[in-house]
Amino acid sequence: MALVIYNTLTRKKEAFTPLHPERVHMYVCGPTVYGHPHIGHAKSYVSFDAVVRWFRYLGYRVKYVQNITDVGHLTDDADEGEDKIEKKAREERLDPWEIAQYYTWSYFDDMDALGVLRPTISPHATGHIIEQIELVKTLLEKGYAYEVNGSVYYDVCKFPEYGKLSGRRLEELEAGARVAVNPEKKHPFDFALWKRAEPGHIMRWPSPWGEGYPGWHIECSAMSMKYLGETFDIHGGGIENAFPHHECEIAQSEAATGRPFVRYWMHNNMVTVDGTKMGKSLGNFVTIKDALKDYSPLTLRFFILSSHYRSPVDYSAQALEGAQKGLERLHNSVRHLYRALQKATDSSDVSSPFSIETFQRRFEKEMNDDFNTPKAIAVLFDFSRELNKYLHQPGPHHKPFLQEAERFYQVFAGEVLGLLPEEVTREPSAPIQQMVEKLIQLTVEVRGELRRRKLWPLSDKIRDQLARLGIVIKDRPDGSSEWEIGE
RNA sequence: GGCGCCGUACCCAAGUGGCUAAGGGAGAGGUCUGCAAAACCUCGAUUCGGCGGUUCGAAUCCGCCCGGCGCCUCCA
Repeated sequence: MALVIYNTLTRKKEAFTPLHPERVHMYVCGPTVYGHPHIGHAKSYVSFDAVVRWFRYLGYRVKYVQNITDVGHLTDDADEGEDKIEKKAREERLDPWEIAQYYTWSYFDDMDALGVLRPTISPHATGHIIEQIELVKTLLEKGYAYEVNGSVYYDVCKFPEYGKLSGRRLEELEAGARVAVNPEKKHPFDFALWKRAEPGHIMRWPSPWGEGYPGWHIECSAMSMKYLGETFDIHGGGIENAFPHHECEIAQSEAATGRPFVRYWMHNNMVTVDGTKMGKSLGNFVTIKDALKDYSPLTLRFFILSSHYRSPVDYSAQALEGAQKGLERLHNSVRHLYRALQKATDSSDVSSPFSIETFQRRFEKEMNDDFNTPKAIAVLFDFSRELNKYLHQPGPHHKPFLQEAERFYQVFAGEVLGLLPEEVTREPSAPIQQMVEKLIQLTVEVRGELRRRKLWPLSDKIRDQLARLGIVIKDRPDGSSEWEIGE
């Protein structure tokens, strides 16, 4: 079954065909770097990470561009208010450049922790002022924009398709308008392409219209088209950005080039916390760094991928704890497989107990259906149950089969969903690591001897003490013991 | 006021016209076990917010109602 993607533009699932054979050009709106990333960012970028990984699994070369917004994003509506980064800079008594850099690093740190692969290009808005100015000039030349007092606005009335992505019409928007009208604008929904810098504004650049700075929407058009072409395959982002941000991107880009901008629009849904939307004013704002104090990065990632990217998800202790247990179950199964693999013989007189290919096909089918990660995860669990049953039987186990099972986990749980910890995937360990493992093994063996002599209090003490160090001992029915580093 | 989404077992969450309504957590019973943990087996919604309608057939389509949420203003 071929890959189908839900396209916000057409509001239906469509078969995916790339513009250029075997290549995918994809852009996802990146963060505005004025604060630590929160779990909403986590959902968005983990979701699109799974998308990228799936494209690569399917054999596409993916050019994945994700911007860093470090200028132009204002705090208020109607192109009024302060630049978010300059505001934060004032609060923290740093200059805006330092703020942007600091939170850019914070963002990448958190994404690395969550196993989100880096985009192939991470352009900064401030690094593309020239491209943005050029785009504004084009829009002025073509009559889609007008200049007022050193600012340039997009003239939405000149673009009849404005609203096609979000299903809105200008007349309706006007009727429900709650924004104060900026007197410089011809129409309330005209938006700023370039803003005149007021005295005291730090981030400013010379332009044909005087010193100023770019509007928020223009950066995405300028950078996406620079790196991906005037028409490209996929544009992703949070659903709340469909209007006005993505609508404005379409208006700018298509007006400037006369060509379709994006072929498939993908929007992820929101994260709520205990049932309500996250908001700084509500005091329920959970940063990724906060979440990682309570849960492992993989738990967070598993939690996110356990619901569909287009569904909203509620962050709650109960849900996260459930996710943690579920992920442990999956990891345990992988560990059991590794243990069995070490003991397995090459004897070919035993046959494969079940078809791994069946599970592979199911997994592919689910991911090909608009990246249905919850169902794909369910396939992993079904697979684990079958495998556990087989491993639970006394040996000998079929080594080629176990190797195939290992590959299944590595590819689908590991490479595609990014849910396997290093501990079960890593290459032969470093010398110091090997020594630690031998020390633990020695301790476990001593405890085994104590148990044979029925010295329970002392053997339990060793188990408890190791547990405090994060080393979990599990005794097996035959009297042997295994150990592992806890989650 | 306009646009849109959701309501599936105790919790999370797939399924969107027709095989037994996935999967995970929690729970119950069992196997194993010095205890613990893990693993394995078994059980768990005759039912999908409510009421009507369309249909041979609906959780899935339509209408109304109840409840929750998002966007329309910055937000992943």
